[in-house]
This record gives sequence, C-alpha cells and structure tokens, in this order.
Amino acid sequence: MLDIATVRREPDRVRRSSDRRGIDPAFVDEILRLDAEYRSALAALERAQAEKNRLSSEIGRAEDRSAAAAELRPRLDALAKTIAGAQATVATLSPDEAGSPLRALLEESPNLLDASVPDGHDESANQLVRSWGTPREFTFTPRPHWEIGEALGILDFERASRLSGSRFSVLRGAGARLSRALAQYFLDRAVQRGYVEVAPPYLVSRHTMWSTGQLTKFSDAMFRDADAGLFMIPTAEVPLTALHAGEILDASSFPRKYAAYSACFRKEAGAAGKDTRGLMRQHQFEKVELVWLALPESSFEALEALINDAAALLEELGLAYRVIALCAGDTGFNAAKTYDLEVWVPSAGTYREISSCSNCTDFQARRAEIRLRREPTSKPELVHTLNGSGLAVGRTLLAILEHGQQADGSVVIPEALHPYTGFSRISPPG
RNA sequence: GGAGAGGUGGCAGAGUGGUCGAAUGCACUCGCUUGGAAAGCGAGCAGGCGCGCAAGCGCCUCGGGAGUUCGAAUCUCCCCCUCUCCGCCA
Repeated sequence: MLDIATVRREPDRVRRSSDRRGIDPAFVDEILRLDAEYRSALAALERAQAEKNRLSSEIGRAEDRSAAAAELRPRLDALAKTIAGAQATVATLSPDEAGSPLRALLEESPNLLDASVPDGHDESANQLVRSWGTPREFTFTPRPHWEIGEALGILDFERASRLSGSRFSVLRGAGARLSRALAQYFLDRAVQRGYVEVAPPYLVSRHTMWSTGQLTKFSDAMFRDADAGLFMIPTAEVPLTALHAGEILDASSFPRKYAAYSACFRKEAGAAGKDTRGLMRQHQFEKVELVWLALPESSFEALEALINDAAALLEELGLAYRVIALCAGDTGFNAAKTYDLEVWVPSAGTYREISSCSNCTDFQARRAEIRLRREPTSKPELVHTLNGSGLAVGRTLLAILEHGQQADGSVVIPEALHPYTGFSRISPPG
C-alpha cells in the first residue's frame, strides 16, 4: 500500500514511478484531490467532536448534573446531528476506511520503483547483471527432464494427472529422495548463513493474505476454502513476512532473516498453455523461501546479500545461472526492485527462472504494520521486507536432471547433495 | 464439535456510567545522588490521525463491529481470538 504522506509530499516521484510501470499517473491527482477533501471534512468533524467533549465534561463537573444536562441538551442535540453527518462524510473519504475511493486508489497502486530499476515495458528490457558458469556441452541431444525422469521411473506425470489433473507430479524412489534432499540442503545452508528456520502454516487467513499484498484485484490465483476463510499459501513469503505483523521490533535485532520450507499452491490460471509439460509450472510445488526484515537504510544492501545467498546454492550445485534485474514494467506489485535468478535448462537451450528476490521496502510493512524502534524513546517506523526463493525445489530438481544426464540415461548428482541423497547417480532400472 | 473462563499500555495488573487514554508495580529514558555502581529521590514513558514554521492544540483507539446514553474500558447485541475441561483425531 502506498503511503498517503508520500503522495502528498512527492507526487512527482509517484507519477514517475507509475509511468515507468506503464500505469497512467492520472490517479495521483485524484488521490490529491480526494485527500484534500478528506482533510477538510476531518477538520470539521474534529471541531464538532471537541465541542461536544467540552460540553459533556462540563456536565460531568457540574454540581447538578441532570440540570446541566437539561440546559445543554439543545446544543448537544444539534452537535450530535452535525457529528453524524460529518462522520458519514469522513467515512466515505477516509484513506483508512476500507472501500473508500481514496483507500482503493492507495491499495491498488504498486510500490514505488527504486531509481536503479531499468526502464522498459516487458521482460525484453530486463538487464543482465552477471552470469556464472558455462552451460554444459553435450555430445548428444539433451533430453527434457520429464523424459529423463519417466525413463528412470522417478517422475510420473501420468498417474499424477489421474490423481489430481494436469499440472501435478508424482515423484518416486530416487526422485522423491532427491527432492527431499534439496529441501533439506537449502534449509541447512540457510541456517548456516544466519537465517532462522521456520515451519509456517500453509493455510492463512484472508487478513494475512491481504497484509502481504497478495489479495489485489490483479491477482487472485490462489486456492482457498471459502467456508473456513482460509487461503493456501502461494509462497511461504506470506506467513514469513507476516510473522511479525502488528509488532514493534527492537532495532538491535535487525536484520532478521527467516527461512522456511513449504509447499506452495497456485492456480496459474494466467499461464494457460505455458510450460504444460514437466515440473516447471505446477499447481503444487515446494520451495525454501528466504525473508528479511531490514532497516530501511540498508534494505538495498540486503537485497544484494539475499540474491547472493540464493545464487551461492546454484554455484555449490554446479549449475550455470545468470542474475537479471527486472525492468520497470516487469517488476511485481509489491516490489521496489527485483532480481531474478535464472538457471540454465539444457533441453530448452535457455535460462529459466529459479528464484526471484525482491526488496518490498515499506510497502508490505505498511499493511502488515511491521515496525521497529531504534531507541527506547524513539518513535516506531516501518521496517523494510525482502523475500526470495532459496530455492524452488522442483525447478532445481529439473535442472539437475537435465544438467546431469548421461548418454546411458543415468543422471549424475552434484556432490554437495551426496550427504543428503545417499547416492551419487540415478541409473535406469534393470 | 460441546461446556466454562477470559481478552486493558512493553509486561504484570487495577478500574463496573462522568475531570479515565486509564491506578499501582516492573521494565525503560533523562536528571539528582555516588570515586563508580546499586539503592534512593525527582521527572518522563501507548499507538494512529489532523491542524501548526514551531511550541503546542485537537480527534480517535481499553480484541473487532454495532447499539443505549449528554457522557462507555465500564451497560446491551453480534463477531473474532486465547486458555481450561470433555469429545474426536494425525
């Protein structure tokens, strides 16, 4: 959610950011107009309330309260009418009132972009930041992971679709083991890097989902149980970021770094026809998510650290990757700046997203009311939140299968995982 | 799912219609005291919003919402949550 105070103080900054995202900045003027209207209505209401409070306490102080009440009644009745009217006006204008036009505009506006975000409308304008490793040269035509996995008997999409429909998978034997090894490995490495491991709920309330900015009119691709009022998390970013919602945290505990393994659930309705085969895009997938609560002045340094934490995992696994800075038009609603981490996928002959790391600045913290206090006597201020995958389990598994495939159909497992898998190669049955 | 108890400031815990945004204690901040500290003493110390250059002034908030009343933390209704016991269950 945008800060009304920022719109007032720096409307040009808001206009520029919106324009760069491809959003008509006209709404800024609308916000300013509604806000001016709101504040004058609020001032009128507060004047009437102050008058009423004065009269009421006068009655409370009087010798003969009922006599005083009787005497002041006409003025109080008139004030009550004024107040009721003013309240109704304020309610329709207030930025704090759910459903008011001003509130709606503030909630629908995406986060302000950082100045370092490159211009551009779509992913073609994204910028390469750096790359690591070289894609493996094959002496044979590399097969896609679903063929490799099915031949090895470790991936089963046919039975998955009988169980649940399309975009589900069944992992079996060494495949299931490899998946578990990855999750365990990612978590262990995160803890070694100072993250606190968290096992969060996979179902969260509407309010929690709303508080992290997932419930906008632009994105409702989530599975949910309307009866219970619960949503299945599309990412552990939601419970991790909202973990300290409503709290005022001591600045000395910053930065706070959390890591959680979870299943994630997405309808992916907008992605029909894209990545229909394999593990790339599933309704249910697993991921280790990394979340930082950072001091405002150091959140962009934190973003660099976060993307490096995620990238280090790929280096340890020997998988070639590149880091991409998303352009303005490709940067998500919550984010001020986003880096994507893309891993080389041999069968596709290109890099594919395996992690997305974002600095959401104070945008999520404003809704979730996550604050910090610098000194015992200082005022609370909003924290900055960051999130990124470290990493997506299915996509990493996919990359390992394709990268490690051999001419004889077996797959060589990266050494870093051997302590977790207990095997160094997956060989065809028989 | 059934029965009961309860939700007040960072914490504990008073407050059952009127100078209560809230006693008291602890924690915390500043000052005095001290060689230094502790203790002691004094002052301060919730959050949000609006007006104001500022000092400051005002409004709102005692789980959330609606109501009664000139006036609600206190009374009424609805909802949410927590705890205890019972049932069920991995």
